[in-house]
Amino acid sequence: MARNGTDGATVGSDETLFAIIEQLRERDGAGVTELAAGLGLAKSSVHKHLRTMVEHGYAVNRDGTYHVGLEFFRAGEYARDRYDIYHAAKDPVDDLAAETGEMAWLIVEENGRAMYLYGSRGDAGVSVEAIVGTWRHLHVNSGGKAILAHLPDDEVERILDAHGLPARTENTVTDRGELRAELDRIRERGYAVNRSEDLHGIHAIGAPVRHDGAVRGALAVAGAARRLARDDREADLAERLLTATDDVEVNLAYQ
Amino acid sequence: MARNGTDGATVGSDETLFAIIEQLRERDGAGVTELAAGLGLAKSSVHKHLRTMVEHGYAVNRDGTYHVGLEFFRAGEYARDRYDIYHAAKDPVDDLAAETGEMAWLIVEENGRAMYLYGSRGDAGVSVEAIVGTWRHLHVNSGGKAILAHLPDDEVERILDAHGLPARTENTVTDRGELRAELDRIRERGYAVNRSEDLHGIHAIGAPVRHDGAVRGALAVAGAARRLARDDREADLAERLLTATDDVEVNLAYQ
DNA sequence: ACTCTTGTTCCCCTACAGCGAACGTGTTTC
DNA sequence: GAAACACGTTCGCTGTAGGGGAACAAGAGT
Repeated sequence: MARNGTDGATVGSDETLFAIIEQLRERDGAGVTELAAGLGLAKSSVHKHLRTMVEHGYAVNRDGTYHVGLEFFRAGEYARDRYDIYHAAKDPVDDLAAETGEMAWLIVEENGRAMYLYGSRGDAGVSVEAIVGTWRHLHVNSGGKAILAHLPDDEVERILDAHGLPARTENTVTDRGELRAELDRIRERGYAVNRSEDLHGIHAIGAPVRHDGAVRGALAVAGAARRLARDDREADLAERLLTATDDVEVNLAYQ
Repeated sequence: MARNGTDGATVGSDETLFAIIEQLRERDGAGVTELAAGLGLAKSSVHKHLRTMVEHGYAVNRDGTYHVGLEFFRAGEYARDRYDIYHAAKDPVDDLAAETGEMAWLIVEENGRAMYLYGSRGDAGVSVEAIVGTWRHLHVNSGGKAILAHLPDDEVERILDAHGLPARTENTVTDRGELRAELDRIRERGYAVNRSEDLHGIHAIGAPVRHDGAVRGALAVAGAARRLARDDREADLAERLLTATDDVEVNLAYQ
């Protein structure tokens, strides 16, 4: 039915569903014909999926175009709230952003990828909203590297096997040996550094949040390379960052 | 395959998928066996769905138990951000909560139901997070009634046909004629009132946000019945509420 | 060492997901 | 203003893959 060849054992209809969602997002809403053409499916098949989704709130038909529905928002809020580190880190991240005047982030790992769970920015601005809720490879940002550095070795290997080390900029670490060496340095130093490895002109430092001997996520401070590159600035930010992660760990300990 | 009898034309596998998500949420994470038993499906079927979901980030396997995945958070953030009223109303809602010291809400309608898109609370507190991202019937809260009052008559009828007028408390309006009369009053008065119709001891007032001649959502102020019941308080809150909706409408007009 | 319970894999079978065509409705075009 | 078009929706048919059951592996508890 679906075009999956040797996936192991997955449900093709589910994959079609996910593909429709993806298309709805990419096209910012679309009609049945457009979706069917884009996915190489029959109009009737797409229609049946959409009807099912609408019935459950996962899609809406607004003025003749289908859109991603707010049931996803409901499920998404639940998925985020499930992380107690989110509740423990919210205030510390806000404080960190206010103190430093830079952007501050909470990052967690799931299925070997990094997700920005929460963000705050000293001088307001909407740019935070564009990042929260997006995936990254763990190796391209400071928070992700901080997490990797404190994950069991075999899990790190599994993650690298599954997702590889694709480059985002010319500074991205793309070599396993190099990455492993850097993870050692991160463990010694206590925090990770990102020098334009994800986005040009953006530097960041990130530190892990640990609880019960396992990494639960990471906090990061990010800002313009020009400002963060100075050594004394890095030391100051690192100091404040580690204080913030301490706060989160305390919050986690006391629920 | 799925047990849907006379649904019209929906995809059974999709419904199974949604049912699994629902179960994962209700049980706060679960194993294959538990899910299969709860849904009356074979373990192998549930497993196949879960594998597909994990592959796409819609589920995670943490320590042997499956959970709702953060891909839902990604899609949910997108679904929320799609509403420009969200961006237009965020600050006004915060201001409204700060000014009044009560809880302030942004509510939108989708598929005939009300969704709390954003909330703010004067004196902090996490209670807001439990409400944001949840559905309500339109007739049980002030924001929903304000929306209903400004929807075309035929659409109101369709919504009532589809969702009915179930009671949440003994104060809920459950009669169509009564509701229609109240919608008239709301249009005259400019705002809607909720007197413990959704939750005992909680009163609220809500006003519509309109743009291009159509309702785009509603703001509401809610608080303890004891405080809000006084007539002078209602007048004061209504004044501030309507100022806030004006602000949102201005923000919408200027993008 | 034994049992019990779990997640996972394998394979068969038939229900249904996907298709194509037909239908209805609204919009554009000349 | 009617004809051509494009769209969403509905309707049966058909072959494939979704679901079931059993077997397997891997821990956990006794």
